[in-house]
Amino acid sequence: MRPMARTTGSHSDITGPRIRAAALKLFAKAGYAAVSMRQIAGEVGVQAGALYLYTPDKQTLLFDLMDGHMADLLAAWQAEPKGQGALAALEAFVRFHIRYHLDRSDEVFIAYMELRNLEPANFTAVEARRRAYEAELEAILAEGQAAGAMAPGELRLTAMAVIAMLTGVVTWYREGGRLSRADVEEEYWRLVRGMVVGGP
Amino acid sequence: MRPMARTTGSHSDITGPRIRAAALKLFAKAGYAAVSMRQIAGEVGVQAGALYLYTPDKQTLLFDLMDGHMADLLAAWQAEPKGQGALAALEAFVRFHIRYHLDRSDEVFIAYMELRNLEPANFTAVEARRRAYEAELEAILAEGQAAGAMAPGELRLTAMAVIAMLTGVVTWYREGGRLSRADVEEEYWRLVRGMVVGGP
DNA sequence: GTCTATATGCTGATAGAC
DNA sequence: GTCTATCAGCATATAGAC
Repeated sequence: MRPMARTTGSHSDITGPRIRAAALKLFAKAGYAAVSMRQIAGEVGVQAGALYLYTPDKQTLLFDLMDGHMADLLAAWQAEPKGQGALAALEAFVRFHIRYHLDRSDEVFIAYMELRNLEPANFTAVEARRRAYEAELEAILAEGQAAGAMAPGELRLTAMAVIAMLTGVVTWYREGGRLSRADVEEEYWRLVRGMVVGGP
Repeated sequence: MRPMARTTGSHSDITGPRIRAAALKLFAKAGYAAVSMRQIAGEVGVQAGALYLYTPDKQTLLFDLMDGHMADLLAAWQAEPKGQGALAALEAFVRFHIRYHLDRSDEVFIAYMELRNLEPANFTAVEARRRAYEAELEAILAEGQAAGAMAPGELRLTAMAVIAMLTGVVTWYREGGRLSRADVEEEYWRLVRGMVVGGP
């Protein structure tokens, strides 16, 4: 059996995650460039020097948060039940995207806002995951078009439009407000269906 | 008559705008917090100290760019011909928004990304202009609903969805690519019409 | 594993020469 | 109007005590 948790001393198994959580929170609120390693350390309750036991530098801390988020997003979508047919898959995508993004608004915010603060190699890696996610939606639209269930028009433009529209929910939705999450999912799905099923 | 422009010496009438242009470019590329006053001065070709003849501080430089952009946007929309009826006004809004945003991608980028770097009073001012712009679209949707020409559902949600979707064009559109600006306007208008005219 | 102390350098902003 | 020189402070990251 493992020994009881010590009340003081070693915390290597929890300090790492706490540092990432603090960095996430602060980066989301003030932006990567505006947050100092001292602030992150202060949030965790350690000294600045101690951070470097868990991350080689500030840039890697940012990259780990962003890349981890995108990897989790892709994995979660791939694990999501899709139903039958392209229209059902599109509905699943819309509801999944909203739900996932509302649950992780800090991660989403960073993943969209801090791209320019990634070093080139890190940017490339994160961007590849983003393109993969966008390609998932594009494939659904292509399938729907081929099956005659949708008329989405220009595929990439439509995919980008849908994702931008859905992601925007994090900028205005407030918990406990006029609309419930279920309302929001429903409304957005109605809008997206109108966009891609539509007419002449 | 005014004297001929001097080739050296006083430049007070052009240095101010050049500083704002340099700040705009650098803020858009690297972010407000990551750009130093020395970099801005270097871009203009003056020393850092000289900047303070044209702006009291860095924060005011950011605020002037953001507030000026929002004011210009509102004024340009109010000067735009709207056609007759809510559907024509909606089409005008879509085409105007895309055109204006593609023409000023740096300003747009800053106006959306640097809100959190504004001091509270400045934030309030910029935010008020943004709400006014969003209210313009919301009013069109309300009018269309009242006239029975649209079924936009939840008004504020739909307005936010449309604006997020349209603004997203600056993140993927590249001049000289597969689609012309006219193509993009046309496609987005088709998507928006499907969203708000739609069915059951 | 965390601390204190420190290196090296850059920051926004100002003072005063020219 | 722009320059050089400078202030006071904070940045990231490291070294070494405990």
